[in-house]
Amino acid sequence: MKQKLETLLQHAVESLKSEGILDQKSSPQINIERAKDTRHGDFASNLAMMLAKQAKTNPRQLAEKIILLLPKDSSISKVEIAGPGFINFFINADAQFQVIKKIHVAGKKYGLSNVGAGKKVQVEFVSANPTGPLHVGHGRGAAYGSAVADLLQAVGFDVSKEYYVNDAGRQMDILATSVWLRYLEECGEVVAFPSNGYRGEYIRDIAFNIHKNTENEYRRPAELVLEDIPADEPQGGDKEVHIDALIDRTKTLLGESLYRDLFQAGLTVILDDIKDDLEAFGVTFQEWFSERVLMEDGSVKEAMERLDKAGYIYQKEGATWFASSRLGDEKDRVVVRENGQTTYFASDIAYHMNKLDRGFDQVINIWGADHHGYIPRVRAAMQALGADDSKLTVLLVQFAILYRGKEKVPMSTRSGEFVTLRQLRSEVGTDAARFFYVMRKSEQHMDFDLKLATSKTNENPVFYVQYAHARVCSVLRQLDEKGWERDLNLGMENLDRLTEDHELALITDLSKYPEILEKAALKYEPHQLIHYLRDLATSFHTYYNAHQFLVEDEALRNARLNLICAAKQVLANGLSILNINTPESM
RNA sequence: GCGCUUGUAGCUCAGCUGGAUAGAGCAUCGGCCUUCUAAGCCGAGGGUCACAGGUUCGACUCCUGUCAAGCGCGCCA
Repeated sequence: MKQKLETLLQHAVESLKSEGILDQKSSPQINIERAKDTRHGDFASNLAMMLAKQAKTNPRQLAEKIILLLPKDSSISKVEIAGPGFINFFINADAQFQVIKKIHVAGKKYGLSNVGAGKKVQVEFVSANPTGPLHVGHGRGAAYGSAVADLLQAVGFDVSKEYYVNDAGRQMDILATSVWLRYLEECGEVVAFPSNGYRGEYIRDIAFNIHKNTENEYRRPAELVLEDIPADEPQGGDKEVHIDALIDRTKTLLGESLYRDLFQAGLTVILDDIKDDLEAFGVTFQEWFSERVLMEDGSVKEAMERLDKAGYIYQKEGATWFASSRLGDEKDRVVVRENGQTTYFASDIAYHMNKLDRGFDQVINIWGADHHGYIPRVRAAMQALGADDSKLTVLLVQFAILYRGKEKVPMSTRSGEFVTLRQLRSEVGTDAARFFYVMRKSEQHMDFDLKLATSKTNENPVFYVQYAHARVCSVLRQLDEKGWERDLNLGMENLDRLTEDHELALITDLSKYPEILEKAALKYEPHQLIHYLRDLATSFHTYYNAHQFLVEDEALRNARLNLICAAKQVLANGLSILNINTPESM
């Protein structure tokens, strides 16, 4: 409909040109929008106001002219000038009713489109370090990322979802060391646990299980472990130095092979847990991409060589630097440390190179907002490698600040003090959690009050939308109990019986769905879909309260049934993109 | 200090590429169940859109500045 109006206005503009009112060269942007107020018709355009200056006339006069030049179209019942010069279009009811048939025919596919034209898009999200269970902060990224990916898929992009697994580096060494120290405790060795180690209960569980399966294979005497280790922070030392020494000691005492087994065992348990958790949350990935593989297959080295060839690498103070400041970053960055180890950033350069080499037209990274300072250096690296960095889009998700009532909840993976995504799911339910996370714009700081979210589950808006769906199902059950059959064709033939304001409003809402979906996808704003679904549910609930559907009049009854079934279909389509259940009864 | 993000009703948030009288949920108050699920509906109150300028037919929206909040500015990941 919108497109049709655009074409009509385009014709009018051409006529204006040939009449010499407008310059031949001008090609105005034609804006059509939904009228907010029904008194303003269904669609409105501000074209006359935009062109008034060019045409050297006032907007209302120009609007009159435009309307005269507008080709006739049977689906438009009235065109009006209003306010400062808006052109308001009134769509006739028959044209509006078509959407009900359209929804019936398209079913699950109603609303899908092909604006993405099959372009290959990769969405990388969550990518939490596999050093512990996901917490509620990761939940927001997971819900947002999968919603964005699924929206893009719905409008015709070829989407691949990916999780980047940081299974290399110091954090993982700290994890392996933490597990080993707990393991030693299982064996009965007395070793003070480092303040910088991972203290979560899950570390003990992992250690317990490994111990059970290995007898005392990994056991080493405590004296050997602690010999000449610099003091930890509580004892007046440096916690970083302390933990690094412990890592080295772990590697030495266990030897490479055992250390690697231990490391791998810890990693596997945690990663499997994360996979389970996400799957239960309705989030799946096509690819789990390993950082370690990138390091071991030479990709990181190759990336560094390419940067070097491009002339962006230099040595300083024993380290290797990437001259990112020449490409917009605020300073240069180390890629190989003095001790010979590559940095996380070096892996990331290789990773982004790899992404583009895989042939994606667009690469979307969903990061926590605390990583925003990281964006310029990644872009710099892509440019230095001769890649087109406009293919990279970074979407930032603000961290959710947790409250319990009025008190802030401390969040730290290291201390083990955090609310896990799993806890949240079991407390508020997966549907509510997803809905809640995506309800807000991603850049918006989010106050997540656990007390509120957990104690008032009935007030959660997700139920409101689901309830609308369940109500339609209930009506259909009632129909059955009354011994009536639904007559689809009779209903379609009598759509003109739908004359109530509530019915027309609901129909208008239904016809908006494809536009909303497209906009939400292209702007990466799933919250727009949520808001739409709430509005649609409101239209339905209002209608439900105002009118009876199961009336004696067969023609009217079936027309109404067709309408509410269309509503049910759209609710289901929208919720399924967000991976939220559509219950038949509540 | 520099950079990114944010500032809209008592609270939590929407507000589409600038458009008509700034919206919703929660909370408060008042109504609606002998008819399809009251997890619902109807109504009321509640606003200097942080502040000050600017751009124009028109600004919550764009620009500049100020104030406030969160985050970032490692040879950590």
